[in-house]
Amino acid sequence: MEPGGHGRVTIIDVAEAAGVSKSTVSLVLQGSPLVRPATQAKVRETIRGLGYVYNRGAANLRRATSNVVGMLINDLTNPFYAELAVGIERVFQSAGYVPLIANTAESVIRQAEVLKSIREQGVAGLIISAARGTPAAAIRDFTQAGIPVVLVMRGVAGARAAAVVPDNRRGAREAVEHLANLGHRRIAFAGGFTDTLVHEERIAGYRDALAAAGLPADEALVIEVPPNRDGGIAAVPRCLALADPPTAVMCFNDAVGFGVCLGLKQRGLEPGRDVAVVGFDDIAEARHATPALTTVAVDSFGLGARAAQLMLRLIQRGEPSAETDIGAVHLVVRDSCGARRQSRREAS
Amino acid sequence: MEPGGHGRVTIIDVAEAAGVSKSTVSLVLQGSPLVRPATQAKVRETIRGLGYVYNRGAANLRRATSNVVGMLINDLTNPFYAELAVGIERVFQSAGYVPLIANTAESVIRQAEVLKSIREQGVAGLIISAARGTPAAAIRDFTQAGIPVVLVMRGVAGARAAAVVPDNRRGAREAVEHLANLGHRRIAFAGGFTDTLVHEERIAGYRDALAAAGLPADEALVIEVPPNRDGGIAAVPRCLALADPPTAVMCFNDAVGFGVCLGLKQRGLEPGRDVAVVGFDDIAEARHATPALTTVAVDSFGLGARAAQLMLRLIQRGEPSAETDIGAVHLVVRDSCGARRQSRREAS
DNA sequence: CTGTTAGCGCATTCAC
DNA sequence: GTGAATGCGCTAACAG
Repeated sequence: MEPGGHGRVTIIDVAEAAGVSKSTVSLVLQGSPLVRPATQAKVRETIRGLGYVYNRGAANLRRATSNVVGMLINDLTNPFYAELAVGIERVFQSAGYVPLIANTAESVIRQAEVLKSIREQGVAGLIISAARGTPAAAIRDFTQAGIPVVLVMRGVAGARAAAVVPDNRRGAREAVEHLANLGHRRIAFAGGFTDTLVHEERIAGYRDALAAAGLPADEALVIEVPPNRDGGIAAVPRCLALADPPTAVMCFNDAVGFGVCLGLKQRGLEPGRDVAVVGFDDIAEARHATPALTTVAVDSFGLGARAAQLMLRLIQRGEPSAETDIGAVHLVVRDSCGARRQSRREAS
Repeated sequence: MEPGGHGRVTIIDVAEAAGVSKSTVSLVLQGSPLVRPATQAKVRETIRGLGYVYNRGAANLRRATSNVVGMLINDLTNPFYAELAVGIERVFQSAGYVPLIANTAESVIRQAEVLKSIREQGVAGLIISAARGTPAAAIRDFTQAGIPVVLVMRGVAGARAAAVVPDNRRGAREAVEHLANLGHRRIAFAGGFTDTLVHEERIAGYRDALAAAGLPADEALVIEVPPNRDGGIAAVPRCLALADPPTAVMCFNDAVGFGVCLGLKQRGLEPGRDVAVVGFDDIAEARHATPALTTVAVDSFGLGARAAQLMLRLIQRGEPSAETDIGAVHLVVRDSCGARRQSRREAS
């Protein structure tokens, strides 16, 4: 009811109005059991009556801790990262932390500015999907100051920080298992440069699944082509030239997958019907071009949530600077090649 | 180089190390011209050497002002609102303000929690794309405390606050002018309930354009049908029944537009070729269904930027609580009916 | 031009 | 259980 004018109502005003001391009010605010219920009720009443609002800035200053965490996203305009952000945010919200979200628009310069600003705000932690080309030094600034950092989705070369990234191996394995369950027995792997970690992981998952399904690992079925559309197109004739051609192709990414679909059509084959095509949803655009393409997508919400949970743990354990602690997130197979082949176990 | 242990380096440490007083350091930090350049350089040097970081929390406490502004978005997962958010954020960033972005996921409960939290952080202002069903009281809390509020994209019934919303009249006018420039002389307006403000605005823009193009305002061309797909379908026979049927239809929204396209096809007419169809991009889904449909879309980046600029003005002028100050944002015509008719001025 | 003094709103020992 | 002092890191007046 009190208009309050412009002189902000403080804890002291509340104390006076309630006829107690400041510290009592402070204890009530923190839900301490050391205050008699009657007093507590009276204090809460006055707080409401006076329209008092807690000043977290002052509290943080005094306690030398903060309830805000920095959260940098390389591109909020990209729905994938927007979802990632929302997944992270939700966890923080319900844990009582306030995320300071910022979009760096894939610019290291913008990112540097924002990092500085974030640092000045005195955040309890930093969770970041880094812009391309981020220097490890940017991260080191934080870890050296004892502020925990979690890298999400994207790693930073040379940075020693916790990271939550997709589990490529598992994603590839599940996709290939899916194909095997549909009855495919000749499954190729197409695309990707053999000297990259990501490719290595995905190939490993592919082999895991073959082994688990009791299928032979025919090296002829691993087609090395560039990880783009043209690579996919080029992979098709090489598959078809084999003595025993594959009935399904696991592609390095959706661009390759799109290429494979195109290549199949050129040969008069229908992707999804004659040959099942699966690809990791890295580009997230090519997939729209071909409904016949099944994709393996990162569960962005889940990844964000995992990252946020890791962050909370780091903050609460007060670890100064986490070692490379990989929290893997598994992928989701978005099917569209469906029940093409008969399931091997019909009535299971 | 100094590890700093865990005892944060403060302005005092800097002062001592540089052999000056705290206030001198403070002045340097604020870029005051009252400090001799030599001293300034020395201070900056020690700041860097000691790895000092400015504590904005303490500063804000002292000055009783803040450089952070609250920014609530009803659905960050929706690309439209994500762009809106980015547009807002960009302006704040470059003005030295830090936006505290939060996603309310269209939940008034979540929103209430976030608003409380935001309020405790002591923001300088609040810019909000409110969740559906937001009570005016939620906004009043802020304005009463002298914190400026800007409503963006979505208004809040009963709230007295600045608002930045699309300029429906101008959007309709530009779309119809576009049609007139393409050579159309019989342009209908289809859909919408006559008792809503939005409809009134769009009809007004339609009439503005007709008048400007010197075309007669034939009331028979205003087709009153419900603002949905079925309404659009129903509008077609009514148009065709006219003595002098229209060659173009301005629709209330894209759902109506989609309906009109369907209706035309049922009659063997090709939308976009035989009859130009334009619709406001309210639903933003129907449009994908018909490439022949030209849409009038809100420029989300621009809208966000306008809203942020208004916010900055309110903060800097220190206005306690702004009246309903509408910052209109114009719309963007996304053409797809193209140069159907001959331009009246061929070589202009 | 630079140093001194006094709080901003709150949390935290300690006594009472 | 409650109250009285003390300072978090910084800025804002003045005094030199």
